[in-house]
Formats: sequence, C-alpha cells, structure tokens
Amino acid sequence: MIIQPNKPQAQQLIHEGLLALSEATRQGMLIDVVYCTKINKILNVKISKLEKKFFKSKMGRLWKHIYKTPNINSDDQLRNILYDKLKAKVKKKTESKKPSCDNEALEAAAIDIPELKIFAEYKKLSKVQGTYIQGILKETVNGILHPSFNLHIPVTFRSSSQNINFQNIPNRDAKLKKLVRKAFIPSKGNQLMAADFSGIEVNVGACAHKDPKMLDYCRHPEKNNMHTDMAKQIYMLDQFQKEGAEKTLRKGAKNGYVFPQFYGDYYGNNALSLAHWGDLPQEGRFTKKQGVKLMTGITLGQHFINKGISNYDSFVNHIKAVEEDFWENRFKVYNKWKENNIKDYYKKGHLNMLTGFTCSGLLGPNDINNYPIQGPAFHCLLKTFIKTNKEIKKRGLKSRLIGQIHDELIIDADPSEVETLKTLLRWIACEWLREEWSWIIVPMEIEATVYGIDATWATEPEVTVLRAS
DNA sequence: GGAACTCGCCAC
DNA sequence: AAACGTGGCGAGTTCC
Repeated sequence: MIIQPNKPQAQQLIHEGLLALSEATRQGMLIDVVYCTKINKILNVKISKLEKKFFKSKMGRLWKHIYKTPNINSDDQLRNILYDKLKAKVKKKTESKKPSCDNEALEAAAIDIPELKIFAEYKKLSKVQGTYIQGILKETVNGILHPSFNLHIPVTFRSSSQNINFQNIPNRDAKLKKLVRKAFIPSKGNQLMAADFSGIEVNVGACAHKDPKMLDYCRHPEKNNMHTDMAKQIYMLDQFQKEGAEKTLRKGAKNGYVFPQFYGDYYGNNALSLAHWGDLPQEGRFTKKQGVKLMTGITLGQHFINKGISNYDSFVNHIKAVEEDFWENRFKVYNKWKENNIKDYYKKGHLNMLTGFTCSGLLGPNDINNYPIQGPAFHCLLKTFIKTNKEIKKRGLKSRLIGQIHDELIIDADPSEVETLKTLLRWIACEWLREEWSWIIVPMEIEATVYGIDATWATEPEVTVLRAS
C-alpha cells in the first residue's frame, strides 16, 4: 500500500498535526497512581477467586483432569474441553475455521454450561487489568501518562495511538468504563474537558456524495432524524417516542442497521443484529411473549405477528426490502456515488479525498467507499485540534490539549478558562472550519463535555451542545 | 529466545 | 454469490 498526502494542503495538515499532537504527548495526562495500584491488587484477588471458583465447577474439574498444567487463558485448551469433550454445538468459527471461543460463542454455550458465566467474568476482569490498569501503570512516569498519536499508519489517513492506546479506553460497558476512567484525573485544581463532533462521518459523507435526502437530514436535525426514521421503518412503528423500548429500537436502527450499511454490510447481518436489539429470536417463530414491550402496551413479537411477520425468515425478508428502499429510494444519490466511486478507482488506480490526500494500492469496494469519508472526518478533528492549540498559545491560556479520539479532543482545563474554551471551540469547529474548507456544506455541531474540578474521567460531566449562531 | 502469527476485545 | 471500515495490544502458540 502506497500512502502519501499528495496535495500541499494535505502535507501541511500532517506537519502541523504532528507538531500539535506531539505537544499533547509531551504534556501528557495525570494518572491517579494510588488508585491504579489499589485497584490492581483488588483485581488480583477477584481474578484469582474467579479462577479458583471456575476450576471447582464441573467443567473446570474436567479441564484440570485432562491437562496437567491447565491454563485458563488458553483458547486451545478451552476449545478442546468445550467442543471435543463436552460436545458443545459449534455456532461460530474463527478466521482459520476453528470453533470460536469468543464471548458470543461462550454465551450460547452457557445455556447448558452455567459455569461459563464465571469464565466470562474472569476474562472480562483480566482484560481490564492486563490491557488497561497494568498498561497504564507500566507507561506512567512520575504520575504522568504520555500516549502518542500516529498519522503515518492508518491507510485512511486517520490517526492511531499507542503506549497506551488512548483511543480504546472502555466507554460502552458502564462497569469497565468506571473502573478504568477513574485512573484519569486533571492537574490539581483543573477539570477535564472534551469536545466531540456530533455525527461527523455522516456529515462528511453528505459533503462527499451530496445526497439530497442526507443533506436534508444534516441541515435540519430538528425537523427529521435519520435513525428515528429508520427505526420506524424497520420495526414498522407509526407511534414513536424517544424513551423506553422505542429508544432502544432507535439505538438498534442506528448501530445495527444504518452504520453497518454505510460500512458496506448487508441485510442478513443487519437482521440478526436488529432482532437482538428488539429482543426477538434469531430463528424460528415469533410469539407474543417475545420482544421488547412497546408504548402501545404490546410486545414487539405480537406487533410483528399483527403485521404479518410471524417468524425470523419473514423478518429477514422485510429487512431485505428495507435495504432495497434505503439505497434505491431514500439515498439513491449516495448509491450512485458509490457506483461511480468504484468505477473511478478502477480507472485511475487511486482515490482522492476532500482534504487533498490520495489513497493508492489494492482496495475493495467497501474500502473505496469508506476511506474518503473516514479520512476527511478525522481531518475535521485534526484541523480543529491544531487551531485550538494555536489559539491557546496565542491567547496565553493555561489549559492544555492532552489527547484525541478520532472525533473528540481532550483538554486539561483551567476552571477560569472553561467558558472561553467553549466559545473558542464553537467558533473553530462550527465557523472557522467551514471558512477554511468550502467543501463542508452542512452545519457542524460539537458537544462540550465538562467534568468537575479535580474530578476523574469517570464522573458525571456537564454537556453543552455548540452550534453556529 | 525472539519474531510472527492467531484470536479476542477495546475504541471510533 | 457474497456481504462490516480503521486501529492497538495482551496472551497463547508456532516458527526459525
């Protein structure tokens, strides 16, 4: 793969980006080492207890019986015990066609082998301890962690992060999030602050393909919402509220349908995921007892039966029809753009991004349509990061940028500067950026997330949505 | 004894 | 007919 920013503006962005990111690395972020050391010990105890408990179970005893040196961390041993000895049904295979030992496979097997729940808990805590708590302790010098950020690795011209990877700190799992994020603290008397772009990939995508329907969604968020519209279509709902089961279904539409579709997924996988979000079975008949309870009082299972969809296969067909409508009607210009994009790449052998970068090398259809969106979406954050760093210095502010997570920047903020920073960020991200890059033809929106004074990254922040005036 | 690989899992 | 994009890293395992 040949990677080069070819336009001068792209080179400039890389140069200035590296300087700004290096400054954040040198600045570093404070770590509560006392907490990390304490939680590391607690985890040691919890993890070894879980290991002992597991090896006392029926499956654990069999494992110990078969292996002289049983290793709870060995997937090869687990595979042998679970699939060869206990004859668990293989529902999923790995890349190299071996029976899978991942959490999804284990969850399915746990119906017959309950001790696998202890095993899963062991795995989860081991992951947190090994990758995060011990990783942080290993890389922290004098109480400060200095994760670095690369601009020369991802083929999309995004960034990556290492020592530690600051871009995959737990967020979705509330328990893991709290456990790990309690380690991150601001400088004495300061507060952590984050600013992230809302829906940046959707926005940048709209600027690339200029699909009128998508542009409308981006320009009038108060009027229509893409994920709500899709939830209504997918789950065939006329009445909709943004709470309760309907809220979950909207999340399902967003994460189980819309985003995977944009990445190049298809209705078959979507249907599995969408059924899961709606608490419906992924095979066989639907019954009135299954599914989340809707605002109308009936279950999603009953609701689909009423609509003539009484089993999973009909549901899959329904999602297939939704997919056709999605690309043939709703986003037909986007669809056309994808086709032309692929043709264009095969003709030229490379693709150009809105930000002046060129991707060469052997790309597949999904790559061709994703890279031009992923890259420039990150570049919006990078340009914002550079400008914010410059303005902080120019204005003699004491707050400092300390990191970045693709569409989000993190600041160790002086409390007296928080309001100034909000104003500054709103101007840079929502106004200045659009003046710099005329290809941005939709409004930009950022969320400022402010944590308390001396509060950890695990505490409840105050969130403000910032838009152009 | 280290390099390279596989698998799994965390993020966007 | 086939079918999800970008990363880092730990642990086990295999190769040399």
